[in-house]
Amino acid sequence: MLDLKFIRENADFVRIGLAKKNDKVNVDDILALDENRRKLQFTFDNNKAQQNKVSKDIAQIKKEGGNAENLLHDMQVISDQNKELANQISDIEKNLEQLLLRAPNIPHDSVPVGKDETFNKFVRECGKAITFDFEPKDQVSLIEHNNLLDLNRGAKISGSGFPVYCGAGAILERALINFMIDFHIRKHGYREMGVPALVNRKTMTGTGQLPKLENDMYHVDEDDLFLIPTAEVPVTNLYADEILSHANLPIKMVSYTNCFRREAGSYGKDTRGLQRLHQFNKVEMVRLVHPDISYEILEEMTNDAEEILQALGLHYRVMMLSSGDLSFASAKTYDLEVWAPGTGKYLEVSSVSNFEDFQARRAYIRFRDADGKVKFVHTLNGSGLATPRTFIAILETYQESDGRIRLPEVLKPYWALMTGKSSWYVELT
RNA sequence: GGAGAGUUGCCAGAGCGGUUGAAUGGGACGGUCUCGAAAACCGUUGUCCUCUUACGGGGACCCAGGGUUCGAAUCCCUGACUCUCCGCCA
Repeated sequence: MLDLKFIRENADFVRIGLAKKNDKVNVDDILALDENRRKLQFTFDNNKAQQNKVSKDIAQIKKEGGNAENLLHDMQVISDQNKELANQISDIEKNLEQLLLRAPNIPHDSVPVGKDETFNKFVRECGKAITFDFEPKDQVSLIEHNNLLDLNRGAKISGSGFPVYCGAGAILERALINFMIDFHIRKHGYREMGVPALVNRKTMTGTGQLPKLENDMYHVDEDDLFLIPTAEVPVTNLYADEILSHANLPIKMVSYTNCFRREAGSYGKDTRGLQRLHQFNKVEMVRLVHPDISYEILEEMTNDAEEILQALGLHYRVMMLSSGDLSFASAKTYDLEVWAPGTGKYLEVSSVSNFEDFQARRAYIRFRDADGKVKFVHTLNGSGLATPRTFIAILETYQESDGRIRLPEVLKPYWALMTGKSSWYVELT
């Protein structure tokens, strides 16, 4: 959520910022409501001040056994007037809040301005595209060939987009998840959190999914709960409504969860195999940090995610999202795109974002700084990583001419432990 | 799902419908004392909104939302959450 006072004092800056994000929020509407609210509030406060004073007089008069009839009558009038004012103020505040909750974050200065992903900026790449002396297969063929998933039965029991991992495929995914979590804990010092997959409306609002994106999420009507689209939601909101000590910062958390996305309206788009799913698994990093250093931390977290891809020996590139491709709450985002040689495309496996104080204002996550002042923290998160597309990249990168898939070096210890075997191929012999 | 108890400031914990933003204790911070520390003593210890160039005012907030009243932390209603007991159950 943007700061109302900031909008009031920097209206033009906000107009320009929102325009960069292709947003149609009307700043003038917000300012008009704000102006009106303050006017009514002023009258209300003055009435209230008089009421407080006279109420004390009445108490005094009654104590002395006097008659306060005329004062009581006057106060009745003011009381009624204030009830009306309170209603008006409350209506305005509700409207104002709705407008503010629907206004996206403003892109950071360093973000390239552009209407969509074609304006994203290449930042760097690591490794280079692998070449084969045979025609590489794509994920779908490799999955079938090695019997790693049963997509048809997934569709039968739930619907398309709900994958069923089988045998070696299930173990490979589980090895991948364990590897990633362990790596972030040991190498980067994150604290693992196990969190609920269902959260309430307030929590979904805190990180910015609600009210705008309600249709993108699965909802349990009976209890008014939402299935989380990412661990970012429960993990970031863990500290909602709290005032932390600056000594507690930074808070570094990593969490592995199922993620649920309705992906409404995206049918037919990249939906083959594991590319776009309604349910998938993801390891997510979340940090709550001091506002002064959040952009340094953004670089650091991007690196944290990159190291996973490096460890897995996968070629990838880092893209900086343009203003128009930025998500609702983000001020700046790096996407990590892994090369899938069989599919012949770069696939997004991680999105690392700095939300500045946008989420902190909504979720009300604050800290007491060294100077004693209470301030909003900055929140960041990044996938580290989403498994399905990482899975695709591994299959396609480590394939051999006979369709078998070698294990990346770092997964071997996990594989050995899980299968009790020392075959370095993704297969159960 | 049924029955009951509770929700007050950083924490614990008082609080007759009328100087209660809130007793008291603890903690934290500052000061006196000390070579330093402990102890003791003194002081400080909120968030948000708003008016004002400023000094400084005013208002709201005792789980949330309604209601009663001239006036509500205190009375009434609804909801959320926590705890205890019963039932059901991985």
